[in-house]
Amino acid sequence: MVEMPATRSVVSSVKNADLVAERREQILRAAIEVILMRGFHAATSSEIADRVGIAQGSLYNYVRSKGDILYLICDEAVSRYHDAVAAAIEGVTDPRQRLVRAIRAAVEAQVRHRNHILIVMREGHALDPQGQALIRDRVDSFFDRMKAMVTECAPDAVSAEASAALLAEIITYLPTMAAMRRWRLRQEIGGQALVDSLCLLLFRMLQIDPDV
Amino acid sequence: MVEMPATRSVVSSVKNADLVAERREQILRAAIEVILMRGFHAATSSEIADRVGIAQGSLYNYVRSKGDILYLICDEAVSRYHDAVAAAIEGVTDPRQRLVRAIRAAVEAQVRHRNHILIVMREGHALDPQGQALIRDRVDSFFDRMKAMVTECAPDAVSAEASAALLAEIITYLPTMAAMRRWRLRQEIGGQALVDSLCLLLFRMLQIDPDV
Amino acid sequence: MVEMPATRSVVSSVKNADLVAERREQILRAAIEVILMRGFHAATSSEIADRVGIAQGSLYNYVRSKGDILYLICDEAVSRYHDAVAAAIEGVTDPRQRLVRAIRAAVEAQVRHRNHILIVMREGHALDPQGQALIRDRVDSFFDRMKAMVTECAPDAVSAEASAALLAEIITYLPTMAAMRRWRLRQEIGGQALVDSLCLLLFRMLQIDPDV
Amino acid sequence: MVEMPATRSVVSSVKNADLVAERREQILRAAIEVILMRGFHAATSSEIADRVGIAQGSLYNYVRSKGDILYLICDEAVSRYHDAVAAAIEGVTDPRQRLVRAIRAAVEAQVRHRNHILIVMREGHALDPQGQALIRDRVDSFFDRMKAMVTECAPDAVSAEASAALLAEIITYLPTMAAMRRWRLRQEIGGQALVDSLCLLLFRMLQIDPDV
DNA sequence: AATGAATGAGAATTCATTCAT
DNA sequence: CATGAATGAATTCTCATTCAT
Repeated sequence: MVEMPATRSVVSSVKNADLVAERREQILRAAIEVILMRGFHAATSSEIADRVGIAQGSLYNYVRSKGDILYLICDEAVSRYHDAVAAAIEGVTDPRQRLVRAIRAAVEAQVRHRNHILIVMREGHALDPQGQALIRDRVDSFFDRMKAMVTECAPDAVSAEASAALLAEIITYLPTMAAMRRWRLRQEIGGQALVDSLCLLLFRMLQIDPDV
Repeated sequence: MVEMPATRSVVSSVKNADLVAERREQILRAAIEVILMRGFHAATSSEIADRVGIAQGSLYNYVRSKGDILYLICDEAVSRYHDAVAAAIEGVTDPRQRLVRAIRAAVEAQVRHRNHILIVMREGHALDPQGQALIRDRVDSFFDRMKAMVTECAPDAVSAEASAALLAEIITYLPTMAAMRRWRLRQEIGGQALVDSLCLLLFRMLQIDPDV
Repeated sequence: MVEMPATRSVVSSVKNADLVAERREQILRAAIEVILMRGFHAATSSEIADRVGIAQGSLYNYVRSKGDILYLICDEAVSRYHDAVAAAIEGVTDPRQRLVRAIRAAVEAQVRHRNHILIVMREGHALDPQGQALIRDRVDSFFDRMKAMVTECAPDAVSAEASAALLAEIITYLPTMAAMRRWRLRQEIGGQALVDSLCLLLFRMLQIDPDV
Repeated sequence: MVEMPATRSVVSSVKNADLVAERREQILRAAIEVILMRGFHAATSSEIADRVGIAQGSLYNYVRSKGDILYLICDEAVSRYHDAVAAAIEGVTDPRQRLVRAIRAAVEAQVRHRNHILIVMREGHALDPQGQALIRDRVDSFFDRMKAMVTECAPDAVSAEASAALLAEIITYLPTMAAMRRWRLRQEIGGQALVDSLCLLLFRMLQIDPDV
């Protein structure tokens, strides 16, 4: 049984759940754009509201504070990432296949959700301490599972110099390149090609042949 | 002939050059600490001045704006990084040896200058557009040289899936892990061991044997 | 013939008079509790509505503004006070007996309606100018009658140092202590005992023997 | 040895102590006027700053929050009241004389510092909990001393109906009339006359002859 | 009649920057 | 050069009130 790290619920004064879901969706999309451009602190609530097409004060019907918006973005990032990997290894029992699929899914998720990832990495420290702890715990739990998978099936790659912990760290860190170096990479290499290359290189590092 | 990217000079109202150098040194050290703790926007000029032990207004005798401080930090980061690598390959003519040494120096520099790197990566977007362009150009120039070295001596690793550009990107990106994951890594693996492991894995990825 | 000070009618959009009366009753009870806890400005319309068990917007079907609620509370306070005293002296013709009964009734009313009195005293200044004038006029009219009663039957107490006006003022002011010092007094002395003591002391001050 | 209740120190970012004292003096005067007119919540920091003749933001160089201003006013009220009474009984050993002087001083202080008293009574509940407790404690300590003086020298007035506690309560409460009914009283009776009358009536209530 | 989402006018507070001393 | 008080623009968040459903 896997212990699931906690999540914080963000309350809203609006009662209609569907409306809350829809508006939050809009708010998150708008906020992501603005935060990417300006950073969290410089992103003003009124610019976000303008983009959504609602009054500035109306934001606060859906969220209690600007910090809640950042938390929701980080939460969504972690959830999407986690879900993608969980789906990829669902039902796969062979350890090697599990690792291969997990890595591929992790890379794909990070490339696809570049925007979310970038915000988590750049602005995560702007979360309140509780939010930071919640997100960190979920990331840690993901990392632990990756480490277990590495230990189980890439024994050749693991050594004093390259512990399973470090390998797992690299597997989860390297693909963030897609987010952090987005402008540079876009010129060099497209989405799917980037995924393939990163996977290839990670497998090389792990001394795994993905096709066997 | 290598075209050197431009640098912006930060003016100060104080004339005495030695004093300016000394005070800026103090200001940068203080600012780095504060920015690491709080992020650039939340770092206040008065907290920085307090740490230096001067009056808040006195900062502005050495720097024109808070943004200048960030620029100076980023500039220092890039310079140190660049200088370390330049020194490492100085006089080495064998292509393979040049690459091996460049990589090792790059990794070492990123591990040693974690703090600077973290600030460049997290807060770089808070630079004014001109500052951003200047820093980006210097990073690009470094990257181009790394790419040239890869092309020259790791032909086996280069292919459609792993272009020299991507490999160079990875060489320069992976070690930023030391900065971005500092708290996690500190528990797992220490400074020199981290350098060794990262080099080892990069060489594996490049299919280079560093010792030959 | 006594000139009765005017009262302001508070309009409501709801037509059904019984419903208006019932809801206003509920709204006033709820508002009194909230205003006592937080003060008028900090009392929010939504907290009041919550307590009543209706929607925030529904308040405005029964009242035109938050200020109306305060006015209604002050109005109720003055009415209850006035009615209690009027009932007590109804049909009593002996001047001394009228004064004794009026004082006792006034003290009792202020002790019983502590909550209303506290709100009038603390928050009365938050009424709009017209509301303030209306309430003040009604209090003045009550005061004038008390002054007349004092003049008529406590001539010994009246002198240059203690005019009838001042005595009437004290008679109406001293019992507000029950409201303003409620937390302190509650520990020292209970409801009826407080009434008795205050009356006793007021009679002493007026040099009246209530039992003759 | 009398245990003195604690006081909270309000910090300011300005270092020059004389300037802080001068500006705070101005700020308190301005704030008292505005709060008397509008109540604490409706009194805006910019109206206060305007009256002082400084920028709104400059207020915050002398005070950390609007609440601090209210605290300083209440603190000043209590201090002045306390000091006036302490000075009046300083060196007086005869119990009756002490009580007589204490009462006269208390009445005078409340009449003189009407404005402060009004604010304490009306807006005291807007203090933060800690501030409220501090002020309350100081008032309580004053009250306790008054009660002790009553017990010691007005045994005739003390009985089941009129405990020393209640008498002390009245002695401290009745003169607040000068603040709460200021507009009414101003028409009827002037400053010194009001003091004399209130004292006279309090002595009557205590069945003390002040001149013996 | 009831609802409750939307509004938008404030209000407090923060802080980079200036400049007189 | 150093200081630090003054500034004022900017920003988040609140809440009474409205009005379409």
